Amino acid sequence: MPHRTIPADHATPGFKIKGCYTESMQRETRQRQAIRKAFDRHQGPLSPQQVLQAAQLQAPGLGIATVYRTLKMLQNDGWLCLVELPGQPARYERSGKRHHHHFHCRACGEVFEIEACPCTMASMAPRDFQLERHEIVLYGLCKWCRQSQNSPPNA
Amino acid sequence: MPHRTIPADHATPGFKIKGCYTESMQRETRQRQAIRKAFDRHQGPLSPQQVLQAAQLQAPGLGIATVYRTLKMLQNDGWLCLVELPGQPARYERSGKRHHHHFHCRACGEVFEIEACPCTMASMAPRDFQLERHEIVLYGLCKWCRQSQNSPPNA
DNA sequence: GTCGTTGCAAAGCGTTTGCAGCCTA
DNA sequence: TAGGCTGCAAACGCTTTGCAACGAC
Repeated sequence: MPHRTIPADHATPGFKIKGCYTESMQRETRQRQAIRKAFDRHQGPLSPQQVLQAAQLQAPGLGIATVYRTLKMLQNDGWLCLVELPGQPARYERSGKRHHHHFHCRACGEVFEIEACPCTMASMAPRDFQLERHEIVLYGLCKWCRQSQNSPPNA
Repeated sequence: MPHRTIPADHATPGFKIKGCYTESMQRETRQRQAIRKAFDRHQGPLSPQQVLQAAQLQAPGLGIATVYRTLKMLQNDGWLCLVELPGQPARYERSGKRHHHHFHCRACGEVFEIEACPCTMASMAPRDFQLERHEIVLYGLCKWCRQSQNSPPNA
């Protein structure tokens, strides 16, 4: 593995300089700018396909392979977190958020963050099992789809 | 769609006669017997691959396509329930169980059922969102892997 | 004997990888 | 200009589907 000189200000993962690069990304490209901007503009987690669509507006010709590669790099660098929901493709969200869960709207498919958490999970684990973490996913209708079953919030 | 005459005793999904067939399955084969038996012998949810391995012991030559087809049929007939965990392949478990959640052991990969549930989810949903159901997944070590990090419970 | 069921192989689909050419630094 | 980055296409792993042969009834 080649040694890489990383500018001092870039040595800490999770930072951002001039909207620029992270630990393992050495060049700034319009594709990467577009992908990062997609997350800056969106609150909840995004799937690779959603990222592709959003980023293609700013970087026409962007390929899905680049999206997957960039998402994985941003995750390794700690800029993104992997969000996996049952039966769904992997999504990613900005890291650094505090402990939270997700609400999945069955109408528009959008995933929302939920701050609340009944952190009393410890008693749920079977006897002698060692509980390390937990995931909670709520399902139903978001308030926009509840009003009109057709129009998603901001898609 | 062709009309099918279903014996009176078979008209209700979820039943079982002589270890036999369900609504949309019209013939009893050793492959299907083997697949059903795999679930009778196992408590928690099983993945298609796990079902294949277990059922092949009783039905050598069994193909994965048959497993997928049969699982889907048993699900449609209400004999099995789909269990989806984040980032995991779909699993199936016997239906008719009461509300429960799952514990996923990170060492052996086994999934266990959990009866407990802090059914206070309603307050977690954001304002104006309509909550319909929830999923909770616990992660950690099962008691067998906790004792010896190597040997899974009964694999 | 009929036709529901099976196993094989091919097709789908989302994700990853190899590679030649492009473009940032 | 060097070599990191990109898009394309092929490869991949899991799941589904088409089809001829098999076998339950």
